[in-house]
Formats: sequence, C-alpha cells, structure tokens
Amino acid sequence: MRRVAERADVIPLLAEVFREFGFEGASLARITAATGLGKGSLYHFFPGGKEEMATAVLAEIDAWFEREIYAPLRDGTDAAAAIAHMFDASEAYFRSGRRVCLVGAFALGDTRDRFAAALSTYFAAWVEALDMALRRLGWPAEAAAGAAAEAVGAIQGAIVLARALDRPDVFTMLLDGWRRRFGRI
Amino acid sequence: MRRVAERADVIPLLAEVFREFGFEGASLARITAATGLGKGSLYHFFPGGKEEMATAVLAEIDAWFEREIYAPLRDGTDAAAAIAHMFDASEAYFRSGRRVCLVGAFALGDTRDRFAAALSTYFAAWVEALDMALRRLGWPAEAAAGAAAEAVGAIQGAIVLARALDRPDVFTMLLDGWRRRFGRI
DNA sequence: GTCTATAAAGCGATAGAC
DNA sequence: GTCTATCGCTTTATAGAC
Repeated sequence: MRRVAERADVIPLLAEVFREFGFEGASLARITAATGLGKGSLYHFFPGGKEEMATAVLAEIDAWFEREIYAPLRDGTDAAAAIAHMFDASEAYFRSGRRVCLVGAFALGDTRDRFAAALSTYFAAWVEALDMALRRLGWPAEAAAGAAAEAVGAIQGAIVLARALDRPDVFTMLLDGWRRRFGRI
Repeated sequence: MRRVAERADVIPLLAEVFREFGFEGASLARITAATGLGKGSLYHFFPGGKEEMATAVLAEIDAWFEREIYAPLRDGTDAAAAIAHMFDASEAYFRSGRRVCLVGAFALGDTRDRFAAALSTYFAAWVEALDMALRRLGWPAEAAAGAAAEAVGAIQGAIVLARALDRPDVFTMLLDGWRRRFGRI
C-alpha cells in the first residue's frame, strides 16, 4: 500500500497517530500501519527516529496555528472577527473535543521536558496573539492579558472535560460562553 | 529496601508513577523502583497487573476528592466556604499545576476508553457538587450548572497551561480569577 | 509475602539488498 | 526510496523457590 510520496505528506498522518496514542504509545508498528511506510522509509525521512517525527509534527502544528489563528489575531483589521474565527477554527480543529490537542497532551506527560521549548512557544504565542486582539478591541491591558490566558486555558480544559465525559456538547457549550464574553465586552 | 507493608500503602506510590510517566510509561521497572516492591509482590497485591493498579489508583483518587471536596460542596452548611476550600485544596493537590491531574491526563490518551467509567464519574461528580454549592449560594439553576462546568474545566486547563509554559504562577492566577468570580456573585 | 529466573512478545533502531 | 532481516533491549507476565 502506497499512500505518500513526500516527507510533508507523512506528517499529518504521524500527527494523528501521536494524538491517538501519545508519544510512547505511537509505536513504529502503528505508524507503519497508519502511513503505509516501512521502517526503512520512515528512517529515511526522519533519521532521528520517533523524536524527530514528533518534532516535525509539533512544528507543523505550530505553523498551522500561526497561519490560521495567531496571525489574524495579531494583524487582522477586524479584531472581533479574528476572535470569532479563533473559536470557530478551534472547534473545528479539535472536533468539539473529540480530537486531542497534541501540545496539551504532551504537556501532561513525561514528554513535557523533551519538547519543552515547542510547548511553551505554542501556548505563549496563542495567549499573546489573543491578548493583542483584545487590546485592539478596547480592553485595558491588564484585563486583556488575564482574559487571554483564561480563554486559552479554557479551551484546553474543555477538551479534557468533553473527552472525559464523552460529551462533545460540553466542549461547544464552554466555548460559547467565551464567545459571548468576548462578544459583549 | 522495604517501604510498604499493605496494599493500601502502595497505591499512593503507584499514583505518583502514573502521574509522572502516564499509563504506558509506568513500567514495572519504574514501579519497582518507586515502591521497593518486586514483581512478585506487585502481582500478589494486584493480580490483574498494571490495569488493576491503575484502577485502584483511580478509585483512591475518586475517594479522596469525594471526601475532601465533593462532600463539603454538596452538604456543607457554608457553601461559600466549601467553594473556597475547593480552590485551596485543588491548588495544594495539583501543586499549582506542577502535579498533573491523573484523571485529566488519562482522558487525553488512549487510556480514555479503558477507564471511561472512572473518568466520567470523577468529573461528573465534581461538576454536580459544585453546581449544588452555587445554587445554595443563590445562583439560578441554569447559570450554576454552566459555571460549574466552566470552573472544573478551567482547573484542568490551568494545569495544562501552567505545565506547558512552566509557570506555576499562571495556575494560581487562573484560579484566583475563579475565586473572585464565585466570591462576589 | 517476597524474591529470582525466565518466558514470550514488542520495542526502537540499524544494515544491507534492491 | 522501500523493503526484509536482524540486533539488542525492554516490556508484561508467570513459575517456582524460599
């Protein structure tokens, strides 16, 4: 079975395996099953093995959020629209909590130290971008910084809660609360 | 090295290993190192192996939260004090986000399906107990239910964020926001 | 109740043919 | 670039001595 031709095509498939099984649970056997690539090909693309695969996945995730979410929050002319888009894109990306945030999941495991820089960058950039959007919306600086961290944390917590309760509607409900909070003030 | 005499004494040590390394990462070698017990003893106490160990740990965690946090929220004469105690106890228990919530961590991994009932019970009981406390405080039923889920989710998100950023002060800041929100209305 | 020895399987990673 | 074969190690779990 041949599913990929380039290294870049493998990364989203790897991401899904890491999301589903975590770093340790993502065995080369599972990766082979998900990508259709044997160990030979995998080590050709990623000489550093699993660690390099995870690093590539984290980099691609970061690039996706930077492009789709952080950049509009920072630079978009319509701050309110950028914030609304952030919630919509997050809900779609995390599939209402059915899909895990790999960065958040790594933060809770012993993978945290191994990928510390990437995890910190991802969340710091998110909070800072949202902070800027809120200030452009007219929020005072201190309130904006606090609310940005609260909202980013809330999305992570919503994933945990929705998955534990097996209730995606809880994810949607929690995000709706934040949509209202940012929409009215 | 002999550190334990009873099965009940092993469970907190097991919990710390699971918290630190996750279910898959908690190898019998690491468990032996943490408890001082060989495989013979471990399988004597937990014939079902790792799965039984994790089940016992989750049951003990649930019992601890039930006794220390849920029961006061549900039945305490002073609802405001019970809520304040919930935040204080959570901050101490999770060590300002330095210590992971095992239930939340399990919810993000492939361990979710294996321990689905325990994860659901833990969070449902927490949300429901907080909901009851808020209603005794005078909150309207619908607002109380929503806010309870928000706050429980926020604590989980605060752990993720504080660990990823390696900033325990973020955990404290996020909890303080909720302390204020529940204290003033 | 605790130990050591061991089985059987799976792991990440490498080598080398093609 | 992809494959198979294989190395060396770790894994969970069991057996049996004490």
